[in-house]
Amino acid sequence: MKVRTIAGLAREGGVGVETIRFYQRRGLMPKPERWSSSGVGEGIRRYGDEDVRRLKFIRSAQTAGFTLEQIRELLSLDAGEDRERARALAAERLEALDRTIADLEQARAGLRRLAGACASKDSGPCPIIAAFQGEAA
Amino acid sequence: MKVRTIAGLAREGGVGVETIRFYQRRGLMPKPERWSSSGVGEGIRRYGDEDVRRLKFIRSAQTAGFTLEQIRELLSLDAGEDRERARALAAERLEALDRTIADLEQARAGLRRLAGACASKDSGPCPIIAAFQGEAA
DNA sequence: TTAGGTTCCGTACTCAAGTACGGAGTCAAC
DNA sequence: GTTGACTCCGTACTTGAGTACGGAACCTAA
Repeated sequence: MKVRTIAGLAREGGVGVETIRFYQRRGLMPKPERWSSSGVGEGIRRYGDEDVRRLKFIRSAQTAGFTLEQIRELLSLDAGEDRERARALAAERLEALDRTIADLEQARAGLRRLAGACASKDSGPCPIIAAFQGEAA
Repeated sequence: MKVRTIAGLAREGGVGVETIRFYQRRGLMPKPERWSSSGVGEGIRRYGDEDVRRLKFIRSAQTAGFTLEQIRELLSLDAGEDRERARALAAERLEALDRTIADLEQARAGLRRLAGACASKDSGPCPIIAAFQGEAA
Protein backbone atom coordinates (compact mmCIF):
# COMPACT_ATOMS: atom_id res chain seq x y z
CA MET A 1 0.00 0.00 0.00
CA LYS A 2 1.87 2.95 -1.37
CA VAL A 3 1.72 6.14 0.63
CA ARG A 4 2.09 9.66 -0.68
CA THR A 5 2.09 13.23 0.46
CA ILE A 6 -0.61 15.61 -0.67
CA ALA A 7 1.50 16.64 -3.66
CA GLY A 8 1.77 13.01 -4.78
CA LEU A 9 -1.94 12.52 -4.40
CA ALA A 10 -2.58 15.66 -6.40
CA ARG A 11 -0.28 14.47 -9.15
CA GLU A 12 -1.92 11.07 -9.40
CA GLY A 13 -5.36 12.60 -9.37
CA GLY A 14 -4.51 15.22 -11.94
CA VAL A 15 -5.48 18.14 -9.73
CA GLY A 16 -3.68 20.83 -7.76
CA VAL A 17 -2.78 20.59 -4.12
CA GLU A 18 -5.12 23.45 -3.31
CA THR A 19 -7.97 21.58 -4.89
CA ILE A 20 -7.49 18.65 -2.54
CA ARG A 21 -7.47 20.96 0.44
CA PHE A 22 -10.64 22.50 -0.90
CA TYR A 23 -12.25 19.04 -1.16
CA GLN A 24 -11.21 18.34 2.41
CA ARG A 25 -12.86 21.50 3.59
CA ARG A 26 -16.01 20.49 1.71
CA GLY A 27 -15.99 17.04 3.27
CA LEU A 28 -15.26 15.18 0.03
CA MET A 29 -11.82 14.00 0.95
CA PRO A 30 -10.71 12.84 4.40
CA LYS A 31 -7.95 14.45 6.39
CA PRO A 32 -5.78 11.54 7.47
CA GLU A 33 -3.93 11.90 10.76
CA ARG A 34 -0.69 13.77 10.67
CA TRP A 35 2.15 11.38 11.23
CA SER A 36 5.71 12.12 12.19
CA SER A 37 8.44 9.68 11.25
CA SER A 38 10.94 11.11 13.71
CA GLY A 39 8.45 11.27 16.55
CA VAL A 40 9.09 14.99 16.94
CA GLY A 41 6.35 17.50 16.17
CA GLU A 42 3.00 16.99 14.49
CA GLY A 43 4.18 15.47 11.24
CA ILE A 44 2.33 15.65 7.94
CA ARG A 45 -0.62 13.79 6.47
CA ARG A 46 -0.07 10.70 4.31
CA TYR A 47 -2.43 9.37 1.67
CA GLY A 48 -3.07 5.80 0.49
CA ASP A 49 -4.51 4.10 -2.58
CA GLU A 50 -8.04 4.50 -1.31
CA ASP A 51 -7.58 8.24 -1.41
CA VAL A 52 -6.46 8.09 -5.02
CA ARG A 53 -9.56 6.09 -5.96
CA ARG A 54 -11.75 8.52 -4.10
CA LEU A 55 -10.21 11.49 -5.81
CA LYS A 56 -10.56 9.92 -9.24
CA PHE A 57 -14.15 9.13 -8.48
CA ILE A 58 -14.79 12.77 -7.68
CA ARG A 59 -13.37 13.84 -11.02
CA SER A 60 -15.41 11.32 -13.00
CA ALA A 61 -18.57 12.16 -11.14
CA GLN A 62 -17.93 15.80 -11.93
CA THR A 63 -17.66 15.00 -15.59
CA ALA A 64 -21.02 13.27 -15.28
CA GLY A 65 -22.41 16.59 -14.10
CA PHE A 66 -22.84 15.99 -10.40
CA THR A 67 -22.19 19.01 -8.20
CA LEU A 68 -19.66 18.67 -5.41
CA GLU A 69 -22.53 18.62 -2.95
CA GLN A 70 -24.14 15.67 -4.72
CA ILE A 71 -20.82 13.92 -4.92
CA ARG A 72 -20.45 14.40 -1.20
CA GLU A 73 -23.75 12.61 -0.78
CA LEU A 74 -22.77 9.81 -3.16
CA LEU A 75 -19.59 9.27 -1.23
CA SER A 76 -21.46 9.11 2.03
CA LEU A 77 -23.74 6.53 0.41
CA ASP A 78 -20.86 4.41 -0.80
CA ALA A 79 -20.78 1.22 1.20
CA GLY A 80 -23.93 2.41 2.93
CA GLU A 81 -27.28 0.67 2.90
CA ASP A 82 -29.37 3.15 0.96
CA ARG A 83 -29.34 1.64 -2.53
CA GLU A 84 -32.63 3.33 -3.26
CA ARG A 85 -31.17 6.78 -2.86
CA ALA A 86 -28.05 5.97 -4.82
CA ARG A 87 -30.11 4.66 -7.68
CA ALA A 88 -32.36 7.72 -7.63
CA LEU A 89 -29.38 10.06 -7.86
CA ALA A 90 -27.92 8.07 -10.73
CA ALA A 91 -31.22 7.90 -12.61
CA GLU A 92 -31.87 11.60 -12.27
CA ARG A 93 -28.40 12.48 -13.48
CA LEU A 94 -28.68 10.03 -16.33
CA GLU A 95 -31.77 11.76 -17.58
CA ALA A 96 -30.21 15.20 -17.37
CA LEU A 97 -27.10 13.90 -19.04
CA ASP A 98 -29.07 12.54 -21.96
CA ARG A 99 -30.73 15.91 -22.41
CA THR A 100 -27.38 17.65 -22.29
CA ILE A 101 -25.86 15.33 -24.85
CA ALA A 102 -28.82 15.87 -27.14
CA ASP A 103 -28.47 19.64 -26.77
CA LEU A 104 -24.79 19.45 -27.50
CA GLU A 105 -25.38 17.39 -30.60
CA GLN A 106 -27.83 19.98 -31.84
CA ALA A 107 -25.28 22.65 -31.12
CA ARG A 108 -22.70 20.69 -33.04
CA ALA A 109 -24.96 20.64 -36.06
CA GLY A 110 -25.34 24.40 -35.82
CA LEU A 111 -21.62 24.89 -35.53
CA ARG A 112 -20.99 22.77 -38.59
CA ARG A 113 -23.44 24.91 -40.52
CA LEU A 114 -21.63 27.99 -39.28
CA ALA A 115 -18.21 26.64 -40.18
CA GLY A 116 -19.54 25.63 -43.58
CA ALA A 117 -21.15 28.97 -44.27
CA CYS A 118 -17.92 30.82 -43.55
CA ALA A 119 -15.71 28.29 -45.30
CA SER A 120 -15.95 29.32 -48.93
CA LYS A 121 -13.13 31.63 -49.80
CA ASP A 122 -15.20 34.25 -51.53
CA SER A 123 -15.11 37.44 -49.56
CA GLY A 124 -18.13 39.22 -48.27
CA PRO A 125 -19.93 38.70 -45.01
CA CYS A 126 -21.01 35.29 -43.77
CA PRO A 127 -24.20 35.65 -41.82
CA ILE A 128 -23.19 34.05 -38.53
CA ILE A 129 -26.44 34.50 -36.71
CA ALA A 130 -28.51 33.08 -39.54
CA ALA A 131 -26.08 30.24 -40.18
CA PHE A 132 -26.01 29.11 -36.62
CA GLN A 133 -29.66 29.61 -36.01
CA GLY A 134 -30.40 27.76 -39.22
CA GLU A 135 -33.69 25.98 -39.00
CA ALA A 136 -33.02 24.80 -35.46
CA ALA A 137 -35.52 25.73 -32.78
CA MET B 1 -42.18 44.36 -37.77
CA LYS B 2 -43.53 43.70 -34.33
CA VAL B 3 -42.16 45.80 -31.52
CA ARG B 4 -41.94 44.85 -27.87
CA THR B 5 -40.76 46.18 -24.55
CA ILE B 6 -37.89 44.57 -22.74
CA ALA B 7 -40.29 42.26 -20.92
CA GLY B 8 -41.72 41.02 -24.20
CA LEU B 9 -38.25 40.43 -25.60
CA ALA B 10 -37.33 38.54 -22.46
CA ARG B 11 -40.41 36.36 -22.76
CA GLU B 12 -39.77 35.52 -26.39
CA GLY B 13 -36.15 34.78 -25.71
CA GLY B 14 -36.90 32.67 -22.69
CA VAL B 15 -34.74 34.73 -20.36
CA GLY B 16 -35.30 37.23 -17.57
CA VAL B 17 -35.38 40.99 -18.02
CA GLU B 18 -32.28 41.36 -15.90
CA THR B 19 -30.43 38.98 -18.17
CA ILE B 20 -31.08 41.21 -21.17
CA ARG B 21 -29.84 44.23 -19.28
CA PHE B 22 -26.79 42.23 -18.37
CA TYR B 23 -26.18 41.39 -22.04
CA GLN B 24 -26.55 45.06 -22.89
CA ARG B 25 -23.92 45.98 -20.34
CA ARG B 26 -21.63 43.31 -21.81
CA GLY B 27 -22.18 44.63 -25.31
CA LEU B 28 -24.04 41.57 -26.59
CA MET B 29 -27.38 43.24 -27.04
CA PRO B 30 -27.92 46.78 -28.34
CA LYS B 31 -29.67 49.48 -26.39
CA PRO B 32 -32.21 50.90 -28.84
CA GLU B 33 -33.10 54.54 -28.51
CA ARG B 34 -35.71 55.38 -25.93
CA TRP B 35 -38.85 56.47 -27.66
CA SER B 36 -41.79 58.33 -26.23
CA SER B 37 -45.21 57.99 -27.84
CA SER B 38 -46.61 61.10 -26.19
CA GLY B 39 -43.57 63.21 -26.98
CA VAL B 40 -43.11 64.00 -23.31
CA GLY B 41 -40.09 62.74 -21.42
CA GLU B 42 -37.48 60.22 -22.48
CA GLY B 43 -39.72 57.27 -23.25
CA ILE B 44 -38.68 53.64 -23.08
CA ARG B 45 -36.71 51.33 -25.37
CA ARG B 46 -38.50 49.21 -27.96
CA TYR B 47 -37.22 45.99 -29.47
CA GLY B 48 -37.78 44.46 -32.91
CA ASP B 49 -37.54 41.03 -34.52
CA GLU B 50 -33.83 41.42 -35.10
CA ASP B 51 -33.33 41.65 -31.36
CA VAL B 52 -35.24 38.44 -30.83
CA ARG B 53 -33.02 36.65 -33.36
CA ARG B 54 -29.94 38.06 -31.74
CA LEU B 55 -31.03 36.95 -28.31
CA LYS B 56 -31.85 33.45 -29.49
CA PHE B 57 -28.48 33.26 -31.19
CA ILE B 58 -26.80 34.11 -27.92
CA ARG B 59 -28.62 31.28 -26.17
CA SER B 60 -27.76 28.72 -28.83
CA ALA B 61 -24.16 29.80 -28.95
CA GLN B 62 -24.03 29.41 -25.19
CA THR B 63 -25.28 25.87 -25.49
CA ALA B 64 -22.48 25.26 -27.96
CA GLY B 65 -20.08 26.25 -25.20
CA PHE B 66 -19.01 29.70 -26.30
CA THR B 67 -18.38 32.15 -23.50
CA LEU B 68 -20.23 35.45 -23.57
CA GLU B 69 -16.99 37.12 -24.56
CA GLN B 70 -16.60 34.84 -27.57
CA ILE B 71 -20.21 35.36 -28.47
CA ARG B 72 -19.63 39.08 -28.35
CA GLU B 73 -16.85 38.58 -30.87
CA LEU B 74 -18.99 36.37 -33.09
CA LEU B 75 -21.70 38.97 -33.10
CA SER B 76 -19.24 41.67 -34.03
CA LEU B 77 -18.08 39.40 -36.86
CA ASP B 78 -21.59 38.82 -38.13
CA ALA B 79 -22.01 40.61 -41.41
CA GLY B 80 -18.36 41.56 -41.16
CA GLU B 81 -15.62 40.63 -43.59
CA ASP B 82 -13.48 38.39 -41.44
CA ARG B 83 -14.65 34.94 -42.49
CA GLU B 84 -11.28 33.54 -41.51
CA ARG B 85 -11.73 34.47 -37.90
CA ALA B 86 -15.30 33.27 -37.76
CA ARG B 87 -14.30 29.93 -39.19
CA ALA B 88 -11.42 29.61 -36.72
CA LEU B 89 -13.72 30.25 -33.78
CA ALA B 90 -16.21 27.71 -35.06
CA ALA B 91 -13.57 25.08 -35.74
CA GLU B 92 -11.97 25.45 -32.35
CA ARG B 93 -15.30 25.18 -30.59
CA LEU B 94 -16.28 22.21 -32.72
CA GLU B 95 -13.22 20.35 -31.58
CA ALA B 96 -13.81 21.10 -27.93
CA LEU B 97 -17.43 20.18 -28.33
CA ASP B 98 -16.53 16.80 -29.76
CA ARG B 99 -14.26 16.14 -26.81
CA THR B 100 -16.99 17.16 -24.38
CA ILE B 101 -19.55 14.93 -26.01
CA ALA B 102 -17.15 12.01 -25.91
CA ASP B 103 -16.47 12.64 -22.21
CA LEU B 104 -20.15 12.83 -21.50
CA GLU B 105 -20.80 9.58 -23.29
CA GLN B 106 -18.14 7.93 -21.20
CA ALA B 107 -19.73 9.38 -18.10
CA ARG B 108 -23.06 8.04 -19.21
CA ALA B 109 -21.63 4.54 -19.41
CA GLY B 110 -20.30 4.90 -15.89
CA LEU B 111 -23.62 6.14 -14.63
CA ARG B 112 -25.41 3.21 -16.18
CA ARG B 113 -23.04 0.84 -14.43
CA LEU B 114 -23.71 2.66 -11.19
CA ALA B 115 -27.46 2.55 -11.63
CA GLY B 116 -27.23 -1.11 -12.53
CA ALA B 117 -25.04 -2.00 -9.58
CA CYS B 118 -27.47 -0.40 -7.15
CA ALA B 119 -30.55 -1.73 -8.90
CA SER B 120 -30.90 -5.24 -7.56
CA LYS B 121 -33.22 -5.24 -4.62
CA ASP B 122 -31.00 -7.27 -2.30
CA SER B 123 -29.87 -5.14 0.56
CA GLY B 124 -26.29 -4.55 1.48
CA PRO B 125 -23.99 -1.86 0.23
CA CYS B 126 -23.52 -1.10 -3.45
CA PRO B 127 -19.97 0.06 -4.03
CA ILE B 128 -20.59 3.35 -5.72
CA ILE B 129 -17.00 4.37 -6.22
CA ALA B 130 -16.04 1.01 -7.73
CA ALA B 131 -19.17 0.83 -9.88
CA PHE B 132 -18.71 4.24 -11.34
CA GLN B 133 -15.01 4.00 -11.74
CA GLY B 134 -15.51 0.62 -13.38
CA GLU B 135 -12.75 -0.07 -15.85
CA ALA B 136 -12.83 3.45 -17.24
CA ALA B 137 -9.62 5.41 -17.12
C1' DT C 1 -55.42 62.36 -12.30
C1' DT C 2 -54.10 58.98 -9.90
C1' DA C 3 -52.79 54.25 -8.84
C1' DG C 4 -50.55 50.27 -10.47
C1' DG C 5 -47.33 48.07 -13.04
C1' DT C 6 -43.04 48.68 -16.03
C1' DT C 7 -38.80 50.55 -17.28
C1' DC C 8 -34.32 52.44 -16.46
C1' DC C 9 -30.02 52.65 -14.15
C1' DG C 10 -26.25 51.95 -11.01
C1' DT C 11 -24.54 49.21 -7.69
C1' DA C 12 -24.25 45.23 -4.99
C1' DC C 13 -24.89 40.52 -4.11
C1' DT C 14 -24.89 35.32 -5.30
C1' DC C 15 -23.11 30.77 -6.57
C1' DA C 16 -19.94 27.01 -7.80
C1' DA C 17 -15.58 25.66 -8.05
C1' DG C 18 -11.61 26.63 -7.41
C1' DT C 19 -6.81 29.71 -6.77
C1' DA C 20 -3.76 32.48 -4.32
C1' DC C 21 -1.28 34.17 -0.21
C1' DG C 22 1.33 34.43 3.90
C1' DG C 23 3.35 32.77 7.82
C1' DA C 24 4.60 28.99 10.65
C1' DG C 25 5.88 24.17 10.99
C1' DT C 26 8.18 19.89 9.00
C1' DC C 27 11.13 17.01 6.22
C1' DA C 28 15.21 15.28 3.54
C1' DA C 29 19.72 15.95 1.82
C1' DC C 30 24.05 17.73 1.92
C1' DG D 1 22.54 21.63 11.55
C1' DT D 2 21.27 24.42 7.98
C1' DT D 3 19.02 25.27 3.65
C1' DG D 4 15.47 24.75 0.44
C1' DA D 5 11.32 22.44 -0.72
C1' DC D 6 7.08 20.96 0.90
C1' DT D 7 3.02 21.02 4.27
C1' DC D 8 -0.57 23.07 6.97
C1' DC D 9 -4.04 26.42 7.89
C1' DG D 10 -6.99 30.35 7.67
C1' DT D 11 -8.53 33.80 4.98
C1' DA D 12 -9.17 36.27 0.86
C1' DC D 13 -9.49 36.71 -4.05
C1' DT D 14 -11.15 35.16 -8.86
C1' DT D 15 -14.20 34.01 -12.76
C1' DG D 16 -18.43 33.49 -15.45
C1' DA D 17 -22.95 34.23 -15.61
C1' DG D 18 -26.27 36.02 -13.85
C1' DT D 19 -29.87 38.04 -9.75
C1' DA D 20 -31.46 41.35 -6.66
C1' DC D 21 -32.39 46.03 -4.95
C1' DG D 22 -33.91 50.68 -4.67
C1' DG D 23 -35.29 54.91 -6.29
C1' DA D 24 -36.74 57.76 -10.08
C1' DA D 25 -39.04 58.13 -14.47
C1' DC D 26 -42.64 56.39 -17.49
C1' DC D 27 -46.96 54.47 -19.29
C1' DT D 28 -51.79 52.87 -19.21
C1' DA D 29 -56.39 52.05 -17.69
C1' DA D 30 -59.93 53.37 -14.71
